[in-house]
Amino acid sequence: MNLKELSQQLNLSQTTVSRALNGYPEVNEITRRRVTDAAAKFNYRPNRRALTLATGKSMSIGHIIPVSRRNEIVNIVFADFIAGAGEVYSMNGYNMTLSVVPDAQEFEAFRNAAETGAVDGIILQSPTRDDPRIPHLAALNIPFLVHGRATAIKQPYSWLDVNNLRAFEVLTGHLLSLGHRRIALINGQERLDFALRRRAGYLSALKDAGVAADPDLMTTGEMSEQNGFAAAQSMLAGPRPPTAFITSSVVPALGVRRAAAEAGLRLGQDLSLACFDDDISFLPNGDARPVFTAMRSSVRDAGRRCAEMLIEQIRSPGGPPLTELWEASLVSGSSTGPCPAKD
Amino acid sequence: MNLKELSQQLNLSQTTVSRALNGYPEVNEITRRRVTDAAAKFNYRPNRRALTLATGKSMSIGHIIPVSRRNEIVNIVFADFIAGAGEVYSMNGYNMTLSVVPDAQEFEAFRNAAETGAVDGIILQSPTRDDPRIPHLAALNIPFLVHGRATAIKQPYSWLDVNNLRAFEVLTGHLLSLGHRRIALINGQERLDFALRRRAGYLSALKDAGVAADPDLMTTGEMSEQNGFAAAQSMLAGPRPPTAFITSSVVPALGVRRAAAEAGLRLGQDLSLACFDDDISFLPNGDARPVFTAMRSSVRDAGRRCAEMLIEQIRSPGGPPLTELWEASLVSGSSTGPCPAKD
DNA sequence: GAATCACTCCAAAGCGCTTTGGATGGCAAA
DNA sequence: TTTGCCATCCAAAGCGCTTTGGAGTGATTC
Repeated sequence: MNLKELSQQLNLSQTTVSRALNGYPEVNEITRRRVTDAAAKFNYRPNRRALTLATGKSMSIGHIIPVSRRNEIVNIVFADFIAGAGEVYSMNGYNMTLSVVPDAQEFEAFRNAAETGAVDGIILQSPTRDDPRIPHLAALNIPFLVHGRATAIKQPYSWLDVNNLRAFEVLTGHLLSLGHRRIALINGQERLDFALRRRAGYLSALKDAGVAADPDLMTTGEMSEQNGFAAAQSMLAGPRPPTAFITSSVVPALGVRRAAAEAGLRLGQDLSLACFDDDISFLPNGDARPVFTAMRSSVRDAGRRCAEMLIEQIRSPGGPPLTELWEASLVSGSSTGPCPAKD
Repeated sequence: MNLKELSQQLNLSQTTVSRALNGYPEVNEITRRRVTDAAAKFNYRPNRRALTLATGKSMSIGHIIPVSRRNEIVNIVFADFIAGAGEVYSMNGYNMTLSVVPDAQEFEAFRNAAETGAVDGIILQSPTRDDPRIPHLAALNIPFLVHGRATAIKQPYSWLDVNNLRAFEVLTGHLLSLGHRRIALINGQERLDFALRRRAGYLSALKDAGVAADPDLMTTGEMSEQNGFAAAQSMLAGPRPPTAFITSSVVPALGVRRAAAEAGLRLGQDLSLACFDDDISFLPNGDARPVFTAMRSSVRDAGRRCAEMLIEQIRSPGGPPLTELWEASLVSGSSTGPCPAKD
């Protein structure tokens, strides 16, 4: 049943029916009642394709996830971020349009999404330091919001980010205050901006404490369990093993825990382990009694807020860029403890 | 730049330009060349909203993920499934429309997606035993495909599933052949069909071996690390602890591993652990040297195939339901070993 | 020379909605 | 009685594309 048929049933014009349904004032309340009743009875729903054509708005937000041959790993936080953002979209009448494209075609995907009018706004994730996608999106003249930041990009744009530098400063400082001096960093891929900021925070804390950074204790790569395991195992087998580890996520922390177990080291006693905790739903770190000492910031909440901010921008275009910096909070678990006495 | 403007630039009708661009034969090759060149030059892309209205197809597939207050956990396999399916969609010109809705509104969301013409097909995940969403979708008269099956639903529908019963029969049989008799099952939520089939497979293997099932060794719940840990910890502390565990995913297996470590048990020696492995990208179990003995089946491949099957159905409507049953394969890791001698 | 045909192209009618710019009628104000 | 003004409704023009049903032009056939 479409608008035309419905209006014929009611002996009214399409105009009046449309207005009645959309709450315009210039329609008699009795008529409106008749219309809404009939709409319910005939189970009428406006055709979305026609609606978006007529209004010029697609009422959907684009998320583009690049997939490459070498980088087959789906971002760990992806699912929870999507769940958070999607929730807000639904509440506001928006859909989420997700495109999975080979990373070589990512630019083209952005162009397409923007210029075919398929989406009203775009969320960009995991920016690199000087992410070329940001100026590209800006040039496309479509509202967009970056989850994270790109340090080297000076032009203003909207973003929401966690204070990663500060978070890793705090975490490193925490371990330093427990007496640790050989603290390893198992970082995410350092082509990504957040990983760079995290390293900067780590280095800054070491420097403040007068501890020289050891390149052998710093590694970077995908945030997988196996990477965490491999990195920890090789460092622990080295000549001067670390007494503490910091990882970029709970997932590689699990790998470090495995390496510790295999080496016969007890966490929180023989070895300390701390991480960043995105509060991923299926890997909860525990509230009352956290497993890992961590800097926590919910990526799901971030998804929600990103969606809100982007919708705000779409609704009132021409406004200034919106930015928000979140502080992560330290949760202390049983995986850290004082540095054991010299062997 | 839209079609009208482009055709004016070329001194051609919209018809001819449209046909030239869409590869229809009734246009001179020289003209076609002129058109495609101009389209490239002016960077013309057909407006997607107009295109979908005119063709009557939305060129997008709906995925609906229900979110409830009590069930806050995003499905572990969600991200990889989406990545697989999305890849195939892009290759075929489809978009993925993702709606995150409170589970109470899920039916309404399906109705809406179908009756507003927002999507051309729908993917349904995690069906329960007699999932009411299946007849509901069938009644909506829109192509849909179920990832998984609903045992109690007899009407034909399209699905792709892993042979979960067989997989858990094999896995349980494997542990039995290693001499284990007290084998614990840490299952997923048994309102979901796949979990029921898995338990059936587990029970069937025990029965074949003449081993009585012990209710104290069977648990069910969310597939989180903490659930795995808690279940294993409590069973290990019981009067007659299991010598082997089977979990529904790698994630709870990580929890069991933690419980084992805390109890001072070495995996593969003091305790055996096997699981189902969805081959999740950030939790790789290892190819050459798997960590966990497991029944493996890639959920990403499943996503790809589900997308292909659904697109096939959309393209040739009226065909018979498509079904596909996959067998998981046993990979043997270092987490299992012969049952230790009686204590 | 007329008829046929293949090849190119086009005007116009949708697709199903929103929105513009009136039209109509009744009633209060002048 | 006339004017003006609400309150209510409607016809028709978009939105930007695809597709239908020709129409025109040469070349070919008889």
